Amino acid sequence: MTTRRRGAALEEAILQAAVEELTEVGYRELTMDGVAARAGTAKNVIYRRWPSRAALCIAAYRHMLPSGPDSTPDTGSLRGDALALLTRANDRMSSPVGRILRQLLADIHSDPERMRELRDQVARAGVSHWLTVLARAASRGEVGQQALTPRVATVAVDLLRNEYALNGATAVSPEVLTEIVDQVFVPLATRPPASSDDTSRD
Amino acid sequence: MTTRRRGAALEEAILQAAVEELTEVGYRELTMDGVAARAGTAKNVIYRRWPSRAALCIAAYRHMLPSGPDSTPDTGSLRGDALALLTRANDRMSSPVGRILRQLLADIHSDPERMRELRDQVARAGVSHWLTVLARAASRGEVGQQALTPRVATVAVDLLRNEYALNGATAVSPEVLTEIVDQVFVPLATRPPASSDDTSRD
DNA sequence: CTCTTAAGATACTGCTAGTAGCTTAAGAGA
DNA sequence: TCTCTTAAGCTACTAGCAGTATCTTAAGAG
Repeated sequence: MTTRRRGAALEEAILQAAVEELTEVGYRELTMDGVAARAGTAKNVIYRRWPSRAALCIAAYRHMLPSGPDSTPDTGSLRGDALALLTRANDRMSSPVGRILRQLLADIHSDPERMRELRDQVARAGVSHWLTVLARAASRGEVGQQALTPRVATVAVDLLRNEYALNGATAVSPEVLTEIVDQVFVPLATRPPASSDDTSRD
Repeated sequence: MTTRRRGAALEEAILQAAVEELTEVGYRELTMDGVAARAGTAKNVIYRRWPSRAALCIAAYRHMLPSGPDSTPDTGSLRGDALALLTRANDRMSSPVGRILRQLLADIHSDPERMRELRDQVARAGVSHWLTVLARAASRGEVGQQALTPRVATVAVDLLRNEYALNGATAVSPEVLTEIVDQVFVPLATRPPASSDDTSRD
């Protein structure tokens, strides 16, 4: 073995090895020895770059994320847009990337710093998309002002996330997605402004 | 040390020790040696009763559960009942018992059998209470038929659970609870039956 | 050509789950 | 009261993994 990688090339190889281990065995079963072996290097080389297994895995997770920003769907109806957005969210959460993210979130309670980083990525999972979709529907007269709150905007994704919290790894069925959209999101958004009702508070 | 416990008495002592360790250091930091030491016994005695650390902790979790069934609140208004139910759910989830349950759920992906047992306990976290409350409100004319679905009935608890999935351990504030009730649950339930709207599907 | 840096190899500590085997007390039956 | 079976208690062990330390040697800059 005469060639010896250095710097960025080596770092890239390690991250790539970590990504492969993550997708194959998951976060929990990933070992530093395993990553080192797969990358053709040694553990201490990894520890020179990342302080811990968790840190390495988070870096690898970021490394496997798709890059480009995505567009907001525009199907012409609130229901269509909502279904499109929710389906996209479901696809993400049920992908290997989503699986790994959930494992990371479940395991990183120790480190509140990293915890926050990761959580933000999930928490505002495209809130802006939902607000855009709602605003467009409002301009069409489809929805009223009461729908333009973060709570209502994210209610569908929040419920989807709850499904994953309950089910574990398995993907959520399209039926559940339409149920969430038709029984919760659309009714909430298209609810006519309350006239003789006192549901408005601070 | 002349006295030597046996059978049920010893089992009780071990479970009690495990409960204490769980509440003090949590599931993740609990060690079998720690439990054995606290119970004044040895590890293999524990392993004669439970096959693994996870099994012991689940048994201990069950052992610390409150027993009696609880009543359905009846404040006279849907909003009041919902707030009462949601506050109760929040108290449970933020209690030591809730904290431990979440740790267990996060850590037991390996064992789908035990996974299911535990999950059921969370999943239908008092659905019947919510349906009762909704039925009463319906009989008062406060809500329409569209609200009497499991999805709508559990929407508040589902959103609460989502808060915990995002935040980790910290308790959810009362403000968030009222937000969920006032912006989502009550509007959904009290939504007047759609006249020229096609949001009803199977 | 030399000198600094970091990669590579290996061996180590420390911790924990789970196992093994022996010794001895508990308690039941005679 | 004696005896015999069962299981508690004790101690030592294996195996696996995170993280550390040390030493040798290749890369690459000047």
